[in-house]
Amino acid sequence: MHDVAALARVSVKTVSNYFNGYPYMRAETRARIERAVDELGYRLNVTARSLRRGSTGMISLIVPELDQAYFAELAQEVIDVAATFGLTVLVETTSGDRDRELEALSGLHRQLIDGAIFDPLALGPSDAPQLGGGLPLVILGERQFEGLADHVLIADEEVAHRAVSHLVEIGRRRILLLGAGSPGTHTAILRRRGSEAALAEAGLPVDGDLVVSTDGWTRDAGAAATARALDDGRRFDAVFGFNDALALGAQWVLLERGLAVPGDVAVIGVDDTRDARFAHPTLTTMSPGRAQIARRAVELLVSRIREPETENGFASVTADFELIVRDSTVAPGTLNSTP
Amino acid sequence: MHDVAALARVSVKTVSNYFNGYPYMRAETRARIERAVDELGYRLNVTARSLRRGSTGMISLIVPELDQAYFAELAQEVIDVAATFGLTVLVETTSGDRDRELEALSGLHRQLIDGAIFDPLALGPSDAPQLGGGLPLVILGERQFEGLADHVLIADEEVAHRAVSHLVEIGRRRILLLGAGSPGTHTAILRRRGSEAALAEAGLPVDGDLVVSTDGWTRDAGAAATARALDDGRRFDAVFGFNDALALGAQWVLLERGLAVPGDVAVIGVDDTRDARFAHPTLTTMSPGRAQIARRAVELLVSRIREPETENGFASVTADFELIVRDSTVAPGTLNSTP
DNA sequence: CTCCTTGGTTACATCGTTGTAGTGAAAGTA
DNA sequence: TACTTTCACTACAACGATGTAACCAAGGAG
Repeated sequence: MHDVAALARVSVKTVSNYFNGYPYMRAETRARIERAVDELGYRLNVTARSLRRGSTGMISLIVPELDQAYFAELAQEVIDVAATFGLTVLVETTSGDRDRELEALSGLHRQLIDGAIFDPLALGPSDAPQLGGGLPLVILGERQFEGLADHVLIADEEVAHRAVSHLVEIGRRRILLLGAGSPGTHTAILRRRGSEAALAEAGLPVDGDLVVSTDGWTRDAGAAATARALDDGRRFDAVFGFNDALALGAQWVLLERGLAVPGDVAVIGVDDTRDARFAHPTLTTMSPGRAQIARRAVELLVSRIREPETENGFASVTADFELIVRDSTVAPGTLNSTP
Repeated sequence: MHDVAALARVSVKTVSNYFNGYPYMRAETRARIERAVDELGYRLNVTARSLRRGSTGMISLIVPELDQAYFAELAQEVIDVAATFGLTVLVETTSGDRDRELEALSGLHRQLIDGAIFDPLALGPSDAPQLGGGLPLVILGERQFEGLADHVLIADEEVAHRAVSHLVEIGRRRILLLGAGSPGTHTAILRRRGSEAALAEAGLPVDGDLVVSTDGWTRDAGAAATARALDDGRRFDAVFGFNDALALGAQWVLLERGLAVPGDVAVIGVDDTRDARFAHPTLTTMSPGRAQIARRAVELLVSRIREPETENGFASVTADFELIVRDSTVAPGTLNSTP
């Protein structure tokens, strides 16, 4: 920067001003600096700027795992949106592990970032005190840390309600709630509550045998739990997978056992991942509006970073969702199967 | 750091030495510093260290897209391995776009990183001059920049050869090479060459009708191209998808059209993504040894960063691969279908 | 008994920016 | 005319670490 200043015959500070869009500058000065920058191929040193400013222009996105399609797709969206704000995204994965979630919030990378977008799996409201101490934070998924961070919410109860209602509308009575039992995850509790509300409204009983827990929310887990349910002789005419991975795992097992989807059993998921569109049959799912979630999360985080203490003015926005009907609940050319 | 030094009654430099494992220090001094650090809850400022040292401790992983399972899984591995070296990974996606690949190498993030692991899609040998000018670089996939960067290679020809040989061994004669035609990608050319070599060795003709190009290497593209091939009335008894996504797309279309897999058509892919294990039927695939690739890539990059100019001593390592036979080529309980 | 080495520590300058305070000049106000 | 305001720019000191050179002790070589 000194060299540029020398070549343009101005002070270093003026060059700095040039890069920071300082308005009061003669056009001629600006032009001289521009020429000098070009000639020397100079680039502003981000590290020095970070040191001086005390902020890095980086944010973390903290998610359980990238090899789950939902998170990979979310990460992509967040990276793109952040770029429009001049922010760089550091993707952290935790495997849903408590220690790794805490580490991501307060560990080594803590001082590398200006804020974080966090999709907690293991951490809950009781961990509030350990929440990154003053780190600007946007929580994804559920209102867990009321009054401590901004939230971008998925309307879990409503999403589940809509999914189950759809199954009821096409005439299903015995719905396997896949993922409902996994204790410790708040999302599971809310989606279960929404599901049961929908059943109740339809005048259907909640059968405890059909509330199934899984070991994680992966295809493997969905497949295994569904296989177990079938082996136990539980009978059902629909599966509500609490995410697409679970639903796809279930569908795989159903087909494997010679059951027809949706003929014998209808299947619905949540997330609208790319995989859902390419399953066989294609998977009906609840789309959570991923692009919207990413955009709102980054926007909230940016304004929190800019104004750290808008005293307790923590915001919550809820993303829109949408039912996307595909072949796993209503086969093409099939009459609506409502009696 | 000044505060720590004051509390421990030593100089700042001694505290710095403590953090950098400087060996000549009295145990008693070390203990005093340790106590002071604990008491003040002090953490070394990474930004200042980066400024002073001229290196950031971050590396880029530059891949086409995260929502392709192969890259998501690779990213996860690279992040984990890098962490064992104390390195932070910045994941960049390019959509296989030329400009974005160049931007990732020499753009804004250039000075944020000490090196990059790069899986090029659009860039080829002719772009060598624009290659990040002195940025330590490890290229993934193919030997494209001989003498300019280290490489971790996938034995594309051998992998393809083995895949096609497997299909031939189970008695297939007319094999659709899915992804072969996409011009511009070197991987495609090598895999095609390996495939054709295997056919030639088996005394089988190469039918141009069965060399099919796709619009990208996604499920969508695989499905579309396969559908087109069927519509054109081309006949084949096996599909070699140049990656798992293509193969799964193909398999989906085949089942959709009422063909049996592997009864009528066997399907094989490359990558051994998680999806391959959960396809219906499960997908036979060539495993490229992802963990090994990640480890070697990070190791090469680290040594390149430590010794920037081991004059032209650029290394190439080739990862091991393995054929993983699943139900899409040999149905369980089926006799080996070789005549 | 001096001269050199090795161990343990320190003072200081420096990495490349940007905030603060301040300097002239030109323009607007009383 | 004198006085404030706005404009365009500058000098200097930080931000928090680390490399360099140098220092003082203690022990070994000559």
